[in-house]
Order: sequence, then C-alpha cells, then structure tokens
Amino acid sequence: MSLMSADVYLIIAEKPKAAAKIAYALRFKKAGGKSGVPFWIGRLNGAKAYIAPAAGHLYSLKPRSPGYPVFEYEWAPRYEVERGAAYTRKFLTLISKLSKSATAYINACDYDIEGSVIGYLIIRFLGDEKRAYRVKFSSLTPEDLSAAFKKVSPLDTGMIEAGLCRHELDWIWGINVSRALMEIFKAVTGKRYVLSAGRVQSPTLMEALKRQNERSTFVPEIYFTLDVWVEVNGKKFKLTNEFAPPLTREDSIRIAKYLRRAGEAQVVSVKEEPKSLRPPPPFNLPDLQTEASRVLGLSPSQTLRIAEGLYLNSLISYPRTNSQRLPPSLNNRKIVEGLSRINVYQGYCRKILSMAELRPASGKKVDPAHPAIYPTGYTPNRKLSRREWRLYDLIVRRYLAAFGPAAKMSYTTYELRVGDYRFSLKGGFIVNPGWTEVYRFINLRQKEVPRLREGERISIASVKVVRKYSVPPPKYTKVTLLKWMESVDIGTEATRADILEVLFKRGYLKQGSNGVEVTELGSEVASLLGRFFNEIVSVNLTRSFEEKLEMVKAGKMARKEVVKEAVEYLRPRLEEVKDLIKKYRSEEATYLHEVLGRGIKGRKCAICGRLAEGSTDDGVPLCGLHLRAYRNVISRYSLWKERSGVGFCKYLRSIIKSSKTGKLAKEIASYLMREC
DNA sequence: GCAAGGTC
Repeated sequence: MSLMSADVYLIIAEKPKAAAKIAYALRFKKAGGKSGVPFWIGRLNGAKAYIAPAAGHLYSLKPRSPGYPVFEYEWAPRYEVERGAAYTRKFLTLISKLSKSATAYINACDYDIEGSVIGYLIIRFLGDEKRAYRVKFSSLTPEDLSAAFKKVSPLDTGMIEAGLCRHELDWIWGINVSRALMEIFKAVTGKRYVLSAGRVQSPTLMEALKRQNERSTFVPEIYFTLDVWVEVNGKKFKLTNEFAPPLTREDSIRIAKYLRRAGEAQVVSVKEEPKSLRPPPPFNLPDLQTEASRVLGLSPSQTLRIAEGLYLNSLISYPRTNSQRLPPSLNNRKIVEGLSRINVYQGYCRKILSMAELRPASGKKVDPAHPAIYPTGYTPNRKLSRREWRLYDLIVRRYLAAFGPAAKMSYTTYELRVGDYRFSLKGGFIVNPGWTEVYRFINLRQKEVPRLREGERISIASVKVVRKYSVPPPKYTKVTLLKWMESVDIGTEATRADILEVLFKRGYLKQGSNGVEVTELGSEVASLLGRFFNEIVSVNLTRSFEEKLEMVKAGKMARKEVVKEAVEYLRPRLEEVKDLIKKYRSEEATYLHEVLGRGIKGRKCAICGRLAEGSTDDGVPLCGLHLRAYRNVISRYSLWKERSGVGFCKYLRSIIKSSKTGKLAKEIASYLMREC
C-alpha cells in the first residue's frame, strides 16, 4: 500500500544509528539533539515528516502485585521499572514531543518480532495505533530503505502479537519461578537472597551441572600403546601409529618386541603436497567472542561491552550480528585507505590497495539485520584503553585478513612399515604466510622432517610401551558454554553473554581453576527446578515457545490463548510449592530439606551425608551422585584387569592417583580402599 | 527483586 496523505509523519527507528541511516536514505536533515537524542526532519510522500530513534525497548512488563503466583502485569516505561534504565526517559520525552504534531506513525524498527514490539508500544502509548504503518527492510542500505518507504504496510499485527506473547511468556515463567525459588530458600534458611530461573539461564545452568557431574564421577579407561622413534642422520623423529592401539599391556609388549627385533622401518611412499589455507571470514559476534577469549583472555560479556564502546565511537560497525559477510555496497577501498593512516597497518594496507579488486572472504552465517563486524576506517579521536585497542586491533586484522591471499604451506608425508605395522611421519613448512601476516594470532604448525626416498630403510631408535588413560569431557568455560547456548539456539547474539553473567551473579556458577564450576547453590537450584518446574531446565521450553509464537504470528492461535495455557500449566505447580512451604513451616516437615539435599529422614550417603538414593552391593547407602561414581568405579575394573592385569586394590590406588579421575569417583575409591 | 529482549 502507499501512504495516505497526512500532514505530519513520525517515523520510529529502533536506535540512533539506524535512524541516521534511514535519514540518509530519505535525505532528511538532522535537527535538535539538544536533549542528547538526535532526530531528523524531511519530507515523505509530499508531507512533513520526523525520524526519531528508540533505544531498543522503551517499555517493559511490570507486575501488578508482589508474591506469587502472579499473572497480572502491565506495560510501563522502562525507566520506571528497571534500575539503570534512566537513559530511556529522554528517548520517550523526545518522541512524545514530536508526536504532538504528528498525525500518522511509521514503525521503521528492525523487521523482526522485537522490532515490531518496540515500535508498536511507542505508537500505542505516544501515538495512535489507528493511523500507523510498518516499513519492512532487510538491510539498512539506502537502496533497501528507500524501496521500503515507497511501499509501506499496515501494522504487522501477527508479528506484534507474537512479540508481545514472547515477552509475556518469558515474564510469567521467569518471575513466578524465580519468586518461588526465593520463597523456598527463605523457608529453608530463613534468609532473603536473590534467586532466578528462566527459559535461557536455567537450561544453561543445567548443562554446566550435567558436565560437572559427568566429570566428577568419571573413571578413566586404561589402554596401552607404543611410542616408536626412528633415527636419521643423528636426529630422532617420533612416528605416528597408523594402526589401532593394541590396548592390552600384553599385546603391546609383544608388538614392541617384534618391532625392536625388526630394527628398521621401510619408507613405503613419499607424498609432498602444497596446502593452501584460505583467510577466515570477518567476525560475527560469536567468532569475535571466541577469538577475544583465546587471544586476549576476555570473557564474552567483556568483549561485547568493549565492542559496543568501539561501535559508539564509530570505530567499528554494529557488533551484535551473526553475519560473516560484508555487504557488496561497502566501500572497502576507502576503509583500507583510512586504516593505512594507522602506522601498524600501513604496510599490509598498501599491499591490499595494490590489488585490482578487493574481494573479502565470507562465511556461511548471515543475519537479516546487520553485516559482519568491520572497522569503519575512521581513526580513533581519543586514546583507546589497552583493552579497547587490543580488541580493535583484533577486529581490524581480521577484516584486513579477509582480503589477503591464502597462506601456503608445503606438507611432506612419509608412509612407513615394519612388517604389517604401518606408521607415518608428517611435517611441513610455510611457503607464503599470506593473510596470517596480518592476522598473526594463528600459529601455522611447522615441523621439520628428514629427506627420505621411497624404499629407503631407516633404523628404529626406540620402542616404548606407554600406558594411557581416557580423558573426561572438558570443563566448560564461559566461551564454550556460550557456544553451547548458540548450538541449541537459546538466547540471542545480544543477550547470551549477559545471561551467563547472571548465573555468576546469582552465585550458581563460579570461575574455577581452568573453567566454570557449578556451586552448591547452583546444583541445589537446578535440582529444585528439575523437581518442580522440569520444563524450565530444558531447551524444549524454547522450542515450544517458538512453535506457539509461529502460530500466533500466522493468526492460527490467539496470544491470550497461548498465555492462558502457560498460566494453567504453571498455576498448580506454583500452588504446590506454596503448599509445601506452608507445610514445612507449620509442621516442621522435612520435605524441603530433603528437596534441598540435606534430608533428616531416611538413610544418608556414607560419604557426603546427603539423603541416600541407593546403596552399594554391601548395602552402604549413597546419594545419587556417589552412587553413580560407585557404579563407574566398579564397572571400569573389568576393563582395567583385562588390559593391565592389575588387582582391585592396585586399580583403586591408580585411579585415586590419576588426574583424570573425578572427585567423587576418588572419594568412592578411597572408601573402598578400606578393604585393602 | 525476579526473565529475556532490545540498546545508551
């Protein structure tokens, strides 16, 4: 549809930077900004028009009552509801002022469900829903934007309803379950303490706990293999075994004897091949967070915060993006020229500028609203802090690398054999560092190998039987947990790092020696949630939200109906928790203690004192986790006996000594050692 | 105070 004639239009953008791009596309002029919020004036459809920015959500859901269950809420300005949201007030003030002379409203926020809600609420509270339009664009380029404004639509009711529904569902689940947790905590400990649960944070906590439990009850497998070294011209090289490890000690000794007796290996084939390593695509936020952690040791949330600062200083593009592609319209030559004014990049920039065409590498990930992260080419007009500079440097180098030539390596692979046993020896060197010259955070592995001919025989210097242990799954770090969230598609680019920090703030997670640890509180909260609100610890809650929201968007289900379903689901569970708490208070019942794992009634774990869930073969009571560790310790022994021939007591001593064995498994082994 | 989602 085209716009109806109106005297004055008010165009709402999602944020100041987007407003500026819309203004540029529509040739509007910047005005005001005295309040700290810029706006633009121009003409649209022959009539006067304003463009005013929001700053993301300006409204938020607010509870109508304390306590729980609570299903009464209303939309209110964010500065009234949230601490630290005072800055949103000036945005509302400006829009409200401009709205007085406006007679029609255009929602020009990002074309997704949140953008639909952001614009809609502003129009609902400060404008007029009945004289409102929506523009739809897939990028913020002048072409897309001016086309979008030539073909405006009525308000996108489906998207708005789906968006409102998402907010309401997250709110009623999150607020109610959080309040229930706090009430349980108070009943048990007598203390007030802030606890929380939510569709994204709780499955993440659960995942961290699951991994921790796997590790703490882990008992390694033992196996045996061979280390074979050859000697060429006085230099020793370790061979790679191209056969499955023999596993048992007995077989390994037998093969070792055979190899020693043979004394030499024959070169079966020689392969020399060039390998070319293409440059990586420019950063999206998850890639930037991963690399900033690896190279600079920054946490994902620190990276986002610093990147936001660089963005607000116009040094880099919008960082909350999932795209690994640069837009074709981007003037890369101009950006590289800009960067060449910074000394450290000058040499490499010159190389790039001498190329006839600048073609950046690009990845598979796309983002409808924003391109990959790139430097704007402006030089910093203030001194950057050390961290800012290092992150900026990482982004610039990654961007420049995208234009660079491939890195060239030369690899040599020898295939060797001794009888039926096959080995290989590989090495390589850099022919041309290519893009790694500028993105120097990559260490191309160079390894020296001797010069050998096919058919040549070389002497075996040594053969050793080595004992190996399998390793537990790795501890999560902030980065790998964030990647897990990404892999199961919960949270968004903009929120994942913050939600992780919430888990730390609540005291559910803490930074351990080389990764994330779940605290006692974290694991108790997780077990409470699993007992009373099982859905909230699973990623399936997000999946079911997505299905419902799709239906709301398509008009197949009403928002009210979806919300009602959630209320009907939650209400009885919340009442149940409330009743249990009452019972606990009035009758001194021990149930909540039990739920919290500090039971009074019943048998207790012989090792940690928690309520027992089972017992050993000799009838010793154990809690759930120690029972799991016990089963692992017992069941692993047959394999150890088969492969190494050790007796049970020696086995226990070995697993107690091994760094691979989990803490609880060690406790069980120590307990069992009493029989030795 | 509590969610998750935007962004200064």
